[in-house]
Amino acid sequence: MSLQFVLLGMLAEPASGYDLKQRLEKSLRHLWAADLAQIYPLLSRMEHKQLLISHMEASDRGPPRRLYRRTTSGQQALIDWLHAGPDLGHERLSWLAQVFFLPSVGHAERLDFFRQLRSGFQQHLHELQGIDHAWGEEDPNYPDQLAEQAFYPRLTQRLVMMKYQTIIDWCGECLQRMETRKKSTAK
Amino acid sequence: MSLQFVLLGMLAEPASGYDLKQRLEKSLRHLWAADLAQIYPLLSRMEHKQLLISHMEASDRGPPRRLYRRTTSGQQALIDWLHAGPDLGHERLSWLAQVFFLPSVGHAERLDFFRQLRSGFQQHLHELQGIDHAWGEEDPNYPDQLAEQAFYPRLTQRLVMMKYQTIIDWCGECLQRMETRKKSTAK
DNA sequence: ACACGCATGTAATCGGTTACATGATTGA
DNA sequence: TCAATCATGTAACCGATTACATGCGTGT
Repeated sequence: MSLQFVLLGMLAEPASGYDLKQRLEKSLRHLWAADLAQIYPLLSRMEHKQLLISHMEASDRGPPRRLYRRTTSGQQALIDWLHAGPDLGHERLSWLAQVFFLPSVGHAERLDFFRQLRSGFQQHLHELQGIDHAWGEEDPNYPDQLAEQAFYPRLTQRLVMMKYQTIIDWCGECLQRMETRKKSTAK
Repeated sequence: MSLQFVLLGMLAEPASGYDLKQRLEKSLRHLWAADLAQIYPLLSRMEHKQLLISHMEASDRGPPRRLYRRTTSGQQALIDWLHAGPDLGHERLSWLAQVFFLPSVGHAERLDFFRQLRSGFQQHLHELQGIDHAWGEEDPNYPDQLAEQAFYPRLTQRLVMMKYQTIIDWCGECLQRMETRKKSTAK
């Protein structure tokens, strides 16, 4: 149900489904993924519920675009969602479930598993650090004197980076503990 | 698709759907949630695919139980899943998306939002710390000399705790930054 | 002529949630 | 007798993914 609110949130400016997809890719990629095949029907259902209204507009390059904007009731729905407080829920991380059952494979494969995991998250982290650094170069007010519309996205970005770092640290810790265990059984 | 592998992983010992649900609640609750209404049909589909076989057995208390056990091909499917390496994928955290759009509500509501978030995760963390502590009391080998079947679950538990702590720290940081900003605009 | 980016959609399927239906056994 | 726990399932629905279908406009 949350994609609905994400779209409402991004519709501060009128936009087409295609636009929204691109904004998702740019600013929320590590936060909320969505495919066009999910976005288009959802936008049309939201218009039905009168959270949005649309009109067609010619494009300067390409076929005509359907531009959506929020209605007042759409704006209200967004505010209600935020007023309702944090929407917690179960996380499901396949790779963490895999760790749970890792004793089913050999020792070398287990070490490999953690090394792959760590390098995957290191790559993600570097990418995000690059974006963050670029933001800092662009804007002398970065980060604490940013306008609010840029400040809160930056906070989310920061948490994602912190979580990746936590996972990387944990992988290192796991590898170390596993090696220590290996040595002590060898004795 | 991962619930399938979680069930395969938990079927080291034969078990009924009801058993599996209870094991999930006990050991993986913060890691993988699943409802009986999802488990029962999935088990039956897995038997169709010959990953499992079942037989009915009388229960000492209650109606008869359908006990499942892994087939060799089920065992192999589990191992293949682990050999394939970490199964990463997009996380979708509604509450983090909410932070992104927090400028749509007033300052007081934003502070409230972070306080609610922090106290929610503090509660989760305390719960997990309690479990961890109880494990330590029970077993003198805890944590590093544990048997493997207990050691890896413990590693997953530890990551979840570390992540909760990261979120709690971040909430504190956000609250501080927000207050600093508020002061500097008041000047 | 062809590839690429722009642009909108539908259909099939899968994974997960909520609600409903049924019934046995045990202990207060 | 009544509630709680044990135990298995179905049906309806929602959210997300994958694959498919269509067609405009621009630059090579």
